[in-house]
Amino acid sequence: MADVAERAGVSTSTVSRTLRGLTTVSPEVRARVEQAARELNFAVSRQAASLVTGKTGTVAVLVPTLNAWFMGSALSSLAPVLRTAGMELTVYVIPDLAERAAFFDRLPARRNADALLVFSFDLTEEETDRLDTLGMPVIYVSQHVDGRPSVYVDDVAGALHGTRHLFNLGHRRIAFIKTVGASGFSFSSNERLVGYQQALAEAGIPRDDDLVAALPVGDERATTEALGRLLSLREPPTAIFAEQDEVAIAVIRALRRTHIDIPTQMSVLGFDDQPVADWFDLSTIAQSPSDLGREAGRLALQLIDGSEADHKRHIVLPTHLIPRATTAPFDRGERAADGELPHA
Amino acid sequence: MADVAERAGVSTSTVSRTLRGLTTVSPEVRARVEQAARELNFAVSRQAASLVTGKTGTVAVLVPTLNAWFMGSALSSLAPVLRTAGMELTVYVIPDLAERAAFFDRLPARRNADALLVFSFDLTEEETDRLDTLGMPVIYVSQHVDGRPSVYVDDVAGALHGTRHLFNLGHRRIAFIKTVGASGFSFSSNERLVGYQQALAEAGIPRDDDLVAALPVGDERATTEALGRLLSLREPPTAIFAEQDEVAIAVIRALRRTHIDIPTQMSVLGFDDQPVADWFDLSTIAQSPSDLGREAGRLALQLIDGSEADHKRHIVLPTHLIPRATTAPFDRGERAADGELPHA
DNA sequence: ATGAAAGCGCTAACAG
DNA sequence: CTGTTAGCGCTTTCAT
Repeated sequence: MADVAERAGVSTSTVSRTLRGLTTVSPEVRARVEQAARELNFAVSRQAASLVTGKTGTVAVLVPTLNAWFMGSALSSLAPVLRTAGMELTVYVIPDLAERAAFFDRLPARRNADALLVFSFDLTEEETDRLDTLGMPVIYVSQHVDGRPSVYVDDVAGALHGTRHLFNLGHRRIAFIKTVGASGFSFSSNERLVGYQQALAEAGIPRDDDLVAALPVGDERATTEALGRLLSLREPPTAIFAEQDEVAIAVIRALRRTHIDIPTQMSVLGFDDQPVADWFDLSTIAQSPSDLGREAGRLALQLIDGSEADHKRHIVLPTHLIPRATTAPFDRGERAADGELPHA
Repeated sequence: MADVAERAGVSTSTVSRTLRGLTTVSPEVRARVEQAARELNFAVSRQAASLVTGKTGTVAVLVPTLNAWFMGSALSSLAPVLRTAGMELTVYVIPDLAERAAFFDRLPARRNADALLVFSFDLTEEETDRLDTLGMPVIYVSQHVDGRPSVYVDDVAGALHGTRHLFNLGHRRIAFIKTVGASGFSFSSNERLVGYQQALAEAGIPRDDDLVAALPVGDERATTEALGRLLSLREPPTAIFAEQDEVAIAVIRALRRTHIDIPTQMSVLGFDDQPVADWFDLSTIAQSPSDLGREAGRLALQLIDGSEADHKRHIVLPTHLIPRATTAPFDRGERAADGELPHA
């Protein structure tokens, strides 16, 4: 900066003022300084600036992985929001429990960011308490945490609507497949189960835990076994609501292998509306991680600016049922041949 | 840090030395300092440290999007490499030309990172020259740039092997679908086309530009049209090599709609081996973005450490043919009925 | 509207 | 092994 000052024939203070866009610089001087800065390829060091301002000019995000549709979409829409505000984005990827412990032990984000966005982690009370000591706004994304700013999708309502859709199609035996993950993502899964149960309750269908299966995502074998359990029940389900599109697709593939036709013999409903849902013509509950990322970014910027009013704000985003080809009316007539009464 | 020093009854220098893990601290003092630091929830400010060391402790990556299998996988494996080395990761997302221009104009990474990884961008000479002025190692990932460190997949060989596979199955009319993107990704696409052409050349098949189509990714309509063009040729292809799995899947869906059977009437080959390739039982050329990310991270760390030897290193990663259900031998017998001679 | 000077929190010699 | 001292590059009073 000293170089620029010299070249422009002014003091470093003036250079600083110019480069920060303060209005207290005469147009003539401003031009000279900008010229000099350009010629010298000068860029202000955030490090040095933040040392005195106390602001780092960066927002940190804590994510379990980047290798997932949800995270990719959310961050892709978060990034431009931050960039527009002149903020940088630093990413902490916490794939397993060891890394997680290390992060919460050291809290490396401390003093190195102006705000932290925590994505999709199912945090313990202890962990949220620890984040409270960070000395910066912490926004919880894709989960709600009481008393802290959160941005999330209304998973309960989504699952409720999905289950209603199946009910409205005539299904009475509706299975739900939830996922269990080593690290994190389980929050939404639980909420969705709640929505499913609410829908059954309002329809007056008694709860049957045999119809609820839990699976690790991406475990083909476990999917097949869970499906086997459902298909060997005394009264097997006529519809399966999978709590994630990826699981729904695994189910579809397994059913196809057994030549159980979808949707005439089994309806399948997913949750997410990833691009692949369309490719498989999968009926699903759509959520928008892009909107989530965008809103989370905006909220973060607000909190950094210190609008204390929003310190406990919860932003809840909607879901939408996308009916495609894997859900269909349940035709009770089919079973009449087996001795059951139609419409029983 | 002064607080910690006072509480531990030592100087700030000693605190600094302790926290950086230097061995020149007596165990007794070290314990006291660590205790004090823990009690005060103290974390060193990277900002202040970097001001004097000249190292920022962060690696920057420049990516066109985060919303893509390739980027997600690459960054997910890059992140732990950096974290192990105590480095942070900052991400610049450049989705369009305006952002791109802004980035190269201002080069915000300057002085705010120790190295820059440039992913998948098809850069102009001017842009690479500009990056040379950054004053930090710049590693090109998923593309090679002469004279600069690069990490990429051998796209030419991958496409060569894929095309050979189709040739070996008896296909002689092999179409290639490349993608055109507004921003970036086209580099690999071009290389893959080269591999395809090499394979044809070595097989003695004359080049036929009618068999090469170009598409924007994700444009269903364009896919259908391109397919229509191929299917209405005087001698239509018997196999289609799509330069990305996503395009291959779009082709498969379009063919299914027309009831053209895969693979008996048309073989389809993809490139990438995304998870969805397995779901569609798509034969494809596998590449590993995870390996790419990992290697790129390692190289970055080496260059930061100043092993000048590697300043022009190129790391080329292999691809593998994954034969699945969408490629099959071309049965010329089928055409005999149309008057063609078998094995003609 | 501009400049001089005083730090921000830390590390890197240099002494001891 | 530890403390003292002098900045790193910037922003921010406070003068002018």
